Amino acid sequence: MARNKRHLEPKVKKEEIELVAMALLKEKGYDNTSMAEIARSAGVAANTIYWYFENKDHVLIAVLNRVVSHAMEEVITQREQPLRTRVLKLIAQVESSGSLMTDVHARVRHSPKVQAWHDQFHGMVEQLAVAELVNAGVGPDEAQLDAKLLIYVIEGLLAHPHKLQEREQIIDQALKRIFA
Amino acid sequence: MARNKRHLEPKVKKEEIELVAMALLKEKGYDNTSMAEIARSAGVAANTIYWYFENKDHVLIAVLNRVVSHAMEEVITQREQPLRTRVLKLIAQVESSGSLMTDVHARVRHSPKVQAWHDQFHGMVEQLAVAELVNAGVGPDEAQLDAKLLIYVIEGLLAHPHKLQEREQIIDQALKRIFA
DNA sequence: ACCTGAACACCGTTCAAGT
DNA sequence: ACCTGAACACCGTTCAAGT
Repeated sequence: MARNKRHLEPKVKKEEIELVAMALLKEKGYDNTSMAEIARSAGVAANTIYWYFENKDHVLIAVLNRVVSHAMEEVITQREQPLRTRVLKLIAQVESSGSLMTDVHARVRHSPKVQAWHDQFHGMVEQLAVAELVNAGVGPDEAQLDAKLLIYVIEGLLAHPHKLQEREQIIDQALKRIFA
Repeated sequence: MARNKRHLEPKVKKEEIELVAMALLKEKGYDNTSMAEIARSAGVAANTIYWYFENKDHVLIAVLNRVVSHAMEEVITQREQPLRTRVLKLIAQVESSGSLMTDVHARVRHSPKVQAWHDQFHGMVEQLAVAELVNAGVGPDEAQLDAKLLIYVIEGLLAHPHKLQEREQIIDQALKRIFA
């Protein structure tokens, strides 16, 4: 056999795989989503994915890029909101991508590519955070350190389940301490 | 065949498995250490581990308990040191256990037992941190929140590589902001 | 009670072959 | 260029059987 199921959409196939992978990875996480499952959901043979992606981690990275660029769009939308509101919105946003961020941290040790993606992503987020803090009145040299504090607190909130109210309290406390 | 390799030490076997597993998990992480490898290093058949442990996550938990109780002993030793010194020592200590803490976060979603272990551990650490902060002069209601901030910052430092100096700067900044 | 060999289901990945 | 069936090596876990 070896029959192309769809000679119709030649380049949409990759996108389709990414979209399906994104949904599955968000919902069930990296480890609980098999390549076979992604393939089945995309309507291709399991090994077909390997024509488009080097391996499973590269699928992850493609999904991460989608998630991040979508999150960035949302962030831009919120431009005139106060910092507190934006941070909380961002957390809610990232949280909707399930355990993806935890998965990234777990895969960093297995895959240099994921490692590279993570480092670059972290750099970008830090830059944004520094700009935010400077803009809000923190001294430029302190802003660097405070940005890390804020990011780690956000990561902590993402990694551990919290009630909405608790989450707000923690963010408020962090901002209070930074801006005291 | 099915011959006991060692009828000599009947109860030390479990401890031996735990020690071997601890070394391997610290060095190579959860995912990169197979049950077969642990068994081989312990000098038993692969499935023998399942007589002592329900599954791989239970091996993890046994190892975590060893690591934590050892860390606690160290912490007690440092009783009269200033908070800053103790926090830095603690980080260095936990860091020497490799990616174990990241592994815990990754396994939390797969195993309810690991989840339970994590929650209980987090509760204990929070209690300790609150006591530390109150003792250092933070108001009791604020201490609860500040403890979380501090823990998340420490977790962030553990999850991401940092130069020693950078690490100290970040901890100093965190303590500075909390005690301002 | 303690331990084993053999097997099972599953997984990520590869390869030679098809169109 | 794009896709597949079949196979490979590996993994955690189970089971019936041995002492």
